[in-house]
Amino acid sequence: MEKNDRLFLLDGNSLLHRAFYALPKTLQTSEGEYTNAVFGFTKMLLRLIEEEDPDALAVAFDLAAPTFRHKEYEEYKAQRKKTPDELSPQFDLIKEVLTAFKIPVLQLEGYEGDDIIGTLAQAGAQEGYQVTITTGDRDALQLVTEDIEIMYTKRGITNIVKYDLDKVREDYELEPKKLIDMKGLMGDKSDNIPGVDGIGEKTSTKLLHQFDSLEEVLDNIDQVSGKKRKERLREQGDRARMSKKLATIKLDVPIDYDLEEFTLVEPDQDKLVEVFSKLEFNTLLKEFGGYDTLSFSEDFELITDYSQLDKLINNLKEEKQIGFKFNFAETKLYQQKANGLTIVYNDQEAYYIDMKELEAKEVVKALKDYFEDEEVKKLSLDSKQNLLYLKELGVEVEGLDFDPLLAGYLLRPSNKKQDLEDLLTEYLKVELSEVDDEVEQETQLVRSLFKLKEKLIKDLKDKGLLELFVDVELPLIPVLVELELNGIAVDEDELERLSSKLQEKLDSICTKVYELSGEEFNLNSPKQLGEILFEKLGLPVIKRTKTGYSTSASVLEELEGKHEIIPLVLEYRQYQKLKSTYVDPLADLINHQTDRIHTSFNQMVTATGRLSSTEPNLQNIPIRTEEGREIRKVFVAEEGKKLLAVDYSQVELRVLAHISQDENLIEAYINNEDIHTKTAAEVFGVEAENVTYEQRRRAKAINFGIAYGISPWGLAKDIDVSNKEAEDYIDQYFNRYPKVKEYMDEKIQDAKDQGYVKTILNRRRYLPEINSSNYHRRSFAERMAINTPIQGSAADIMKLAMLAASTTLKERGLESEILLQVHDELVFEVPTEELEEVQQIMKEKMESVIELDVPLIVDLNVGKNWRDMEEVE
DNA sequence: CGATATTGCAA
DNA sequence: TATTGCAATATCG
Repeated sequence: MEKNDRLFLLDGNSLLHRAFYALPKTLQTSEGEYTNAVFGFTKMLLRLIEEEDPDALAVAFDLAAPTFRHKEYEEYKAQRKKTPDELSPQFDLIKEVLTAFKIPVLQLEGYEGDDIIGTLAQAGAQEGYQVTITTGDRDALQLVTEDIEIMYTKRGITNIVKYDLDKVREDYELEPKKLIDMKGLMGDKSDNIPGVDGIGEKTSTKLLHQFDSLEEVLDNIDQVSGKKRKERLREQGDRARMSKKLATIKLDVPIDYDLEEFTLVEPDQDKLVEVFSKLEFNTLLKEFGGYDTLSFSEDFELITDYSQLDKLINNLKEEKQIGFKFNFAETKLYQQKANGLTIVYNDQEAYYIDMKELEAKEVVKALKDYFEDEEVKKLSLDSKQNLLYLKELGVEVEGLDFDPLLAGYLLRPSNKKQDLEDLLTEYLKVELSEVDDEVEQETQLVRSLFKLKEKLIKDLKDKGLLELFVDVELPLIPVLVELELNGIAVDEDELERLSSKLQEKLDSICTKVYELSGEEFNLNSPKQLGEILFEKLGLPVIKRTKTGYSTSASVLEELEGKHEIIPLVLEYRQYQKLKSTYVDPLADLINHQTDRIHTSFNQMVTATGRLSSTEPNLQNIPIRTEEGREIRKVFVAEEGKKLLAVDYSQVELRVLAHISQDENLIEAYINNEDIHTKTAAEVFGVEAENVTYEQRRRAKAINFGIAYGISPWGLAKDIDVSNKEAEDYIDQYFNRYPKVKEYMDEKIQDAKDQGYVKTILNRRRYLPEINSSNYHRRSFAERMAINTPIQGSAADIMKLAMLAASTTLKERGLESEILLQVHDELVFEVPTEELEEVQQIMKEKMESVIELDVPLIVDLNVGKNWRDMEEVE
């Protein structure tokens, strides 16, 4: 050891607790094992090593066994809550991490970590180390000397304060040693150390200025001021002595360690990788070189002329499996451009076709037959984008066989983003080498597809997801490509008319609002509006948000009648929403190559298996209010065609009837009853023919709520009744539909037992928070467990419908096209002469994509635009 | 400029 | 303190 080497001693228990409370419990492995404390501790340890550069380091832990303090005083730490269940197992985990770092773990039966640290700190200081103790426990401050300092984690794990001798003197106005006497006098609530009644921080500090120690105080009680205080010190002197003893950190623990062994050394690489993989600390794994680099050949053949291309195509003839990927320069539809095309065959043989040199049209034409050959299995990355490009150039890919991102989505649908890097690290424990050359990078990506296919297909198979992947999700990609390229025609003039009409209304409302409020302000700012309403106009505050007053529609509605400004604000909000979210952005998204709007359907976003739609989102175009509904007028069918909307009637409730097997619900659907009226009759105990409008409305809300994992509170808010009434309705509902209740309990149990719930097509959703000790998180997971099989199965059914619809239109050689999917509805554009046939065929096909124990029914609506639709049949 | 909060639209 | 999404706007660091 060199002189002044730095020795760090960490209080494992204290720091792990700190990390546990500082980091969200969402940090878990995919199995649901909690890792937040371990992660936080590890990060802190690494930062400590990085920033403080210790020469030696060790971590001390408490053991579960009682210490001498418990023997001394039964009540010691008796009020302490038991370590949370989510934390306990993390003690063993952090010890594994430390072992991998080759950092000594110190623990000794009968002693606390503090005592071990105290003993070793003193020993270290004597041997000439500069000692730093890291802990979240202020007790350690008594150990501070010239050579021993404390790093105290004030809050969380990042806020650290260093206490050296000066700092302690400054903060406590006492020598560190005297902090023990202080504890003896004032006690310590957190450790259940009693001290002397009526003496707190102020008095004990004062006394210890007057006397050198607790003992001196007790020996000279006469000189203490205050009658009551003297009395208590006399009565409770022994208690004080005991308290001091409890608070004293031991400096003579019989622990046998050679400080030389604490010297920081290189970690055990293999063990570190092993433990980080187990804990799924992917960022740390990367940092510690835990991943092998995927070593592919750097070789590839660059194709820059047509003779080389011909040669490649000739070689490909024999190949039944290829990986391909375009290198895109522009992905706007009907203007797509690619810089190149990578093709890999025979597992690793790579070609890059330079499409800056070669004409894209020519390249694609030359490869058309190959891409359209169903016998040739294609692997691609971001297949939808690649297929969009090819289809734009007239090539309809057949034989699409694998996309790692899509497979990854089915394996972990709740992941925030689906990307290749995660898949490589998570499933293959490798990463791609960093390559400067763009082209080489592309070839590496495509090469990796083969490795991923092998592993991911196996995982899909193990989890019963392969059929969903092969029969539904993968074939859906070309269907989504159709929808996106089709787009929907837009009446641009109508859009402009709407925009100026809305602007006029906004201007006039705005003027009136300013008049009423006596000043101009930004009506779009909830903050400014809140100040006007609740401060200037003095309206009652209904609800607050994190940052101020809530001005949401529900709040404003309650204020209606209190001030004439309110209805104006509500009206302003409505028009502002329509204009800024729908009308104006839609105009910008018209593709002038096609004069249509082409949304993008994302297949890998939702946790339940639904699609989502962006740029623009065509799945949330207004319909409920007349003003909002106007927007739908701009979505039109071309000349000579009609829009046909086919929607599944109450598909989610039918799914619920099927999976819950509730006889009452099934029977209602089999008998084609009005389900909301039926529910009203059941819940309110009246005959179906006597159900009032209001009762039916409420029953409808109950039926919706059920599918979401209803709470009395939520229902009460929705239909404006008391919590008690809402609770009664729900009870009565479960009474009449008992299997629905059973279904809910079962799904929650499934999630607890298996960690996930499933849909009709076996789609999974993992719900690790189902076991959370946090009520909110747990309840949320429970509602997901209830809702996901319902919403997800409905999504499954719709995906089957899309496949069936697409296939049927092709088989029949019809010109009709699918334009949109809105969760339970498909919108088609149909030449008038095909209308009859398409209506009839879609009804038949969509109602029979799957056989449930209740009938599936679709309703058909036809119109010239998406607003003025009329029901047919 | 990016992240976050609030608000509100759909199924 | 009801499920799943996307997006506009304001505001803050």
